[in-house]
Amino acid sequence: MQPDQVSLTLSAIADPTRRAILMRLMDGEASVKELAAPFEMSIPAICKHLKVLEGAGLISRGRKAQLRPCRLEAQPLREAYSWIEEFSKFWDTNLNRLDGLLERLQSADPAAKKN
Amino acid sequence: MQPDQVSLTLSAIADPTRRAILMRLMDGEASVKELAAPFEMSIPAICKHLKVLEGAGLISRGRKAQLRPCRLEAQPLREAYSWIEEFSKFWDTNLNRLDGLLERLQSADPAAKKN
DNA sequence: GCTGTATCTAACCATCAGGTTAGCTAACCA
DNA sequence: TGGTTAGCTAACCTGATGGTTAGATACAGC
Repeated sequence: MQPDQVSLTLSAIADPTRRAILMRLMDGEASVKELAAPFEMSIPAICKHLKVLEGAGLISRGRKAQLRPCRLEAQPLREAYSWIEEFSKFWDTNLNRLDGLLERLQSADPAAKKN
Repeated sequence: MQPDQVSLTLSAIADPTRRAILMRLMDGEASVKELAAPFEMSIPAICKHLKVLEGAGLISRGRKAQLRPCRLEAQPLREAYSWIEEFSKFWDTNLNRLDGLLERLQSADPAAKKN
């Protein structure tokens, strides 16, 4: 089975090279060569990363002479973002710990009160 | 080189099985057997997923008789969340397109005005 | 101590991911 | 027309990932 969009997006941005590329594209579109410059990596390797990003819909490609500039398409990130957002109530506080404790105390039989 | 925390978190949640497990753990802690129940997958396979989640710090394990219950630890998600947040200015609007256009028009030499 | 239940580890297998080099194509320029 | 530059594909290699089955371990209860 082919992966859903959220999985596609998340595994695309799970790679630090690809995250760096996306960050770079926030400053505006760039050619493959420009994107490859900061990395000690062959151009074909970068091409593969770009293909993954394009497959996830995170970039789109143009065509300008012999350049094929990349442009950021942040839209798919939105869905991934809101998936993570579900958990935001769990990280600021340790309410989950507290809830769990309360739950255990409530469901505990009297013998458990020793602890 | 070992991957950074953000990469670790993102690749952990890039898998739909592991995302489902985390969702389940929002309702409270659960045993391995309970977590495995919804999936058509062997217990060892689930154990491996749990190990990945634990490695990313997304769950912690307890010990209660022969059970080893899992508990959600959402904290690492926070960092991943704020990484994505950087891009939020790009997805609601198409300002980035507009910016790119303006930029190109401004830096264009007079000959380019034909287009 | 024996039995059943929950969990983990080991070994194995297939597929995927991320990199390489070599070689091709397409566009610009002289 | 030929050279240079940008980018891509193909073939290959290695290590990680995601699954399996079989067997080990730990604990509860009789």
